[in-house]
Amino acid sequence: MVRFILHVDIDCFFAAVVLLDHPELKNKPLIIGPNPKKSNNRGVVLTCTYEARKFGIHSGMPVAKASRLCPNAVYERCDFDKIHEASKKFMEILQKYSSIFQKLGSDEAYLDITECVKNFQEAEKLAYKIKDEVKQMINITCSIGVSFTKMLAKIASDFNKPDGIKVFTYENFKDQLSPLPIKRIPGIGKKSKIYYNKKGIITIGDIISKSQEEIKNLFGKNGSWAWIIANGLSSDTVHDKNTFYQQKSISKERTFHIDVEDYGFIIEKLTGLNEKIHKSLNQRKINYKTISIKIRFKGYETYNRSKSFFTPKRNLNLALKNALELLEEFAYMNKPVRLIGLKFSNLSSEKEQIKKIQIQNIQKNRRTLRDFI
DNA sequence: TCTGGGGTCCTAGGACCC
DNA sequence: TCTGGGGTCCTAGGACCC
Repeated sequence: MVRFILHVDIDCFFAAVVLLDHPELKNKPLIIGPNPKKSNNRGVVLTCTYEARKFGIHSGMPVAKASRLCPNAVYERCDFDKIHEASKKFMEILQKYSSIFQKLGSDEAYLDITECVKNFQEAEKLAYKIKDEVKQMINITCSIGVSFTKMLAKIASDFNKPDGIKVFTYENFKDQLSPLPIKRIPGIGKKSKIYYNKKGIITIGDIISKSQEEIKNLFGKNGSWAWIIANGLSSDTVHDKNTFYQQKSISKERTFHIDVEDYGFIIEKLTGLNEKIHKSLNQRKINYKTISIKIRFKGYETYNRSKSFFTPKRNLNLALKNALELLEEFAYMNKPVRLIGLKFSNLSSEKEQIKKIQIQNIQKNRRTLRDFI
């Protein structure tokens, strides 16, 4: 079946929101993240403008490195309330164009517009209309990919960034994709890229030119997935906004400004993280079965420790007691600590739990009945 | 060079059960 | 005495995404 899917992605979202309040910074290399002079050289770039990208700066880069690449860059923190507000407006605009809408993070979304257009010309026209409305309503530019699978639409939106539109049709997509490096396939990152390159796969064209069997033998499940995307065969649908989504984990972690050796301080931080997470868990009536701590020492040496309960729990003091027990293993190492984190997983909402117990009871009754017969 | 914070998914070994 | 095969759960680590 022919499908028309859009992937809409705001250009340098956090930086764009900061520029709304600071128009004087337009056309300057702007970095959203901690100022290395004030943060003891710690922290990373959240995002940056295209002027900063010209210097080789990108999100995730340590600010210490960014400041060497571009000593004159401007650093700004972002206001998360304003980010949230802009994101909400953006999503509202998109949803006017199709009810089959899937949000991805705060600044991008998929739209299935199969019901609204007849061909790719019309789909492209609609993409321009959306882009114009976003610009008009929130004064922010976005890039849009138009294609017939979600993954192709996503690759396309990256093609003419910033403020661009790209259409991959059934006829042109292989020619368009072939010269692109394989890292452009979502899911192929730094490590996979090196592995693929070692085996002679450099471009998406190198994947397309081989059979699925060949790629699968070389790269396993991940390779098979990449092959399906590159050949335009992925069939994943745009999730309806009503689709039930169950979050898998909730976590919080903090990197200290300086490495810490005082375990009293670390316990205090862990207690704080636990309280914050439980506040949110209580509001949403979510229980957990697994609790994990994460500890990172000076030198980036990182460990996770976890334990699971038999039944779902939500108990502040019990969680803290278990977290501290998990921490004990590390307490006597006398190594400076860089980060402490706390995570709850194996989540279940109370409603679901009741349903689960009901199903179990039905099954138990059936079994009893069967044994009886 | 120095590496945030919030997530998801995958792999792999071991325990345990049938 | 030596030890199958499948399934599920737990734990730890790692890649990747925004």
